[in-house]
Amino acid sequence: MSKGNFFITTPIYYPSDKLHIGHTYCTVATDAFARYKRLCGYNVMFLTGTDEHGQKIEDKAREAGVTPKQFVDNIVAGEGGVLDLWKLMNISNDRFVRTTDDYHVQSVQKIFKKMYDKGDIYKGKYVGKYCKPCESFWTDSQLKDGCCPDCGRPVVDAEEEAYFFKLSKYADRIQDLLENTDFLEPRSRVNEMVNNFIKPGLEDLCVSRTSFSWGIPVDFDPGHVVYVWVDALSNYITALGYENDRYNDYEAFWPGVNIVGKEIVRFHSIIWPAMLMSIEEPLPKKCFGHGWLLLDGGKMSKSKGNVVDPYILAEKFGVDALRFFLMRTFPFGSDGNFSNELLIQTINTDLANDLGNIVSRTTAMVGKYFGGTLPEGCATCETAQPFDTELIGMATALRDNYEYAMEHFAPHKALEEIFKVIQRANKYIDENAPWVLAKDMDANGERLAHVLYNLLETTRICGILLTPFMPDSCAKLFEQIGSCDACRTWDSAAVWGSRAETAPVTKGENLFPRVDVQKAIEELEALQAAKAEEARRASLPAVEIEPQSEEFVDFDTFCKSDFRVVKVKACENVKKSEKLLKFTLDDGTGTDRQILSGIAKWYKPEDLIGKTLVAIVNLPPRKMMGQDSCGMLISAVHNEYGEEKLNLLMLDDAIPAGAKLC
RNA sequence: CGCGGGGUAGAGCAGCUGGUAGCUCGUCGGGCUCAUAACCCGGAGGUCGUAGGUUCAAGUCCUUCCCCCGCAACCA
Repeated sequence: MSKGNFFITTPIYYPSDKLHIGHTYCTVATDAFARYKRLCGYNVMFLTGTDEHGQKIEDKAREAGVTPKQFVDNIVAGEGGVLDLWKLMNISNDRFVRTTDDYHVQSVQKIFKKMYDKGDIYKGKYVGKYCKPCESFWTDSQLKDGCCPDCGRPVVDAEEEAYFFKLSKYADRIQDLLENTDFLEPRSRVNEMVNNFIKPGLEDLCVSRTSFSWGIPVDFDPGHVVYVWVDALSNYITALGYENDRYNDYEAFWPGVNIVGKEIVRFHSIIWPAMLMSIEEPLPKKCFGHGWLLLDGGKMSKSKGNVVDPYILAEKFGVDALRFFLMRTFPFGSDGNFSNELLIQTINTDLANDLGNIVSRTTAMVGKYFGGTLPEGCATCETAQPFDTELIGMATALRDNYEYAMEHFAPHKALEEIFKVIQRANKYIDENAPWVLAKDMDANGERLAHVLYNLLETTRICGILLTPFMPDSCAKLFEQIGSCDACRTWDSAAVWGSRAETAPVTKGENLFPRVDVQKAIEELEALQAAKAEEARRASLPAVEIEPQSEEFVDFDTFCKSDFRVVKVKACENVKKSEKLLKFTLDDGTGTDRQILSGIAKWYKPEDLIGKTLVAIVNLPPRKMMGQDSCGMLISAVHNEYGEEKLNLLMLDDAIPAGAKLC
């Protein structure tokens, strides 16, 4: 029954921040491949996970005032975290590995020891630049103007004891692997790797550190923790049970396929194979480096503040529409320009106008002309038309074309093939004009039934092949067109006429509603702006106060300031001024005092009448907007999330006007 | 000469091994009414960044130059 085992992975993501559309892109793609393989009849193991160690997470946790484990637990398993996102996106991973899992830690220690025992790991000195205040090591290329990229302070030369992996030992074998096999795809990445890293000579790789502690301890040398790559890359085999008792799938599933982003191709096509060579295990079947989603032609990043939030898009347009868009629009091996307009356009053109509409037209006609059930014998027709054979030919050949594209990691091409058929089907309706046939059912009923049957078959086949991309929507589609379980299979996708002639058809809800472009864009932008603002505020301190003065003021000078309690008799806005309020105050002298104060942003005049405030009364009078201001009202000021806040000092109303403060 | 990617109709993109330049949106005109104002047909619009070369034939191979973008030890 099963065609065999198939293992596919995403990278394990670094949970120092919430995941964004780029991570989603990679995971959705891998999910589509996994579902496709399952559809074909493979026993699939689909692995994803998180890479949770390292200095950055240690630092972030300290900033947040929690332990590193608490920090990653929140981002991975917390609300709106990694697990939630994959659940939302309908990701069908069979396993989720966290590098903080016990079994992974154990296995990594054994792998490290294995490499060490073999003589591939040796102790040496890690030389770099050190920033004392940050307690961080940096490489020359990481420095900004020769200073620490974090705090901007000068760095010093420093060295640290570390273990190194003899990458150079495997350089020849790696070069051969890259150049003479199809291990690494797309092919264009091969040159990049060979020219950039192998030809100049592979440097040995630092694989342990002592300058931070959030990592897997080197068990035979306390003080050292395993530094990223041995830790992270090993996940692909530890999660199968390599060197641990938690799982027992290594024999059955390794080697597999690693889907990765282009920026980490280097690690997956050089370091990872070298590690496997060192521990003498089989190399991965394939490393595919996909492109990036760009924003306005540039890369998206937290620092640019242009990160696209997958939650917003999925909630607004539907998970399947988003999944589909990501796979259909961008050639998988190259970069693509993401935009909201493009997303909506794709949904409208492909899903609403083409696919959704053809299902809608077909099911409506079956209902209208045949009460929802086509007659027996409708699958065959004695008077076959040229367009019949063309449509049937395309639909029947579709599965093989699709398979070819999928096997070459070109989901965008697979989807293109499907939509060619769907477009042909829309044309087929026009060619046959079923509404004309329906005018004389006695003469044309048989022909009409056949036309509709052909349409149902076409959509059935397309539905099967779309399932890996849009699982939920395709299930609904099958319900509407009366496609039983047996005719949703991979095998049936290549057999025209699999559908039972009299299976019931129901016109259901619109599968993919059209999106109002203008409206949606406006709403999206508002939502994204709100989220960005929220994020900006969250990154600022809740309360910020001005530092205290370090200068002393002598007592006599202080005593010269005459602070008095005043009562607000009248208060109004100053014409043409946005900031000023004009106060008429009772200062206890019997003569009204007028003060202007720039606090209109915080107070409405009518709210202040009758209040008991504090003013300094012996400041020299000053003209503001042409009016005299005699003194100054006293307020307390501070910053809240970067925004200036002001509160007038208000006293107990029992205190009489004119009372002196001292 | 650090490495890599890219410069193709108004916009956004396809075009592996060379042989009449395609797709989506937009635009103009026509058709249809089963359908989610959708669907179908047709038109206009490109000297395929530049300058050379190879070839019977180049967007597609080679070379020059110009412009944009990414990468350079942990951002998919």
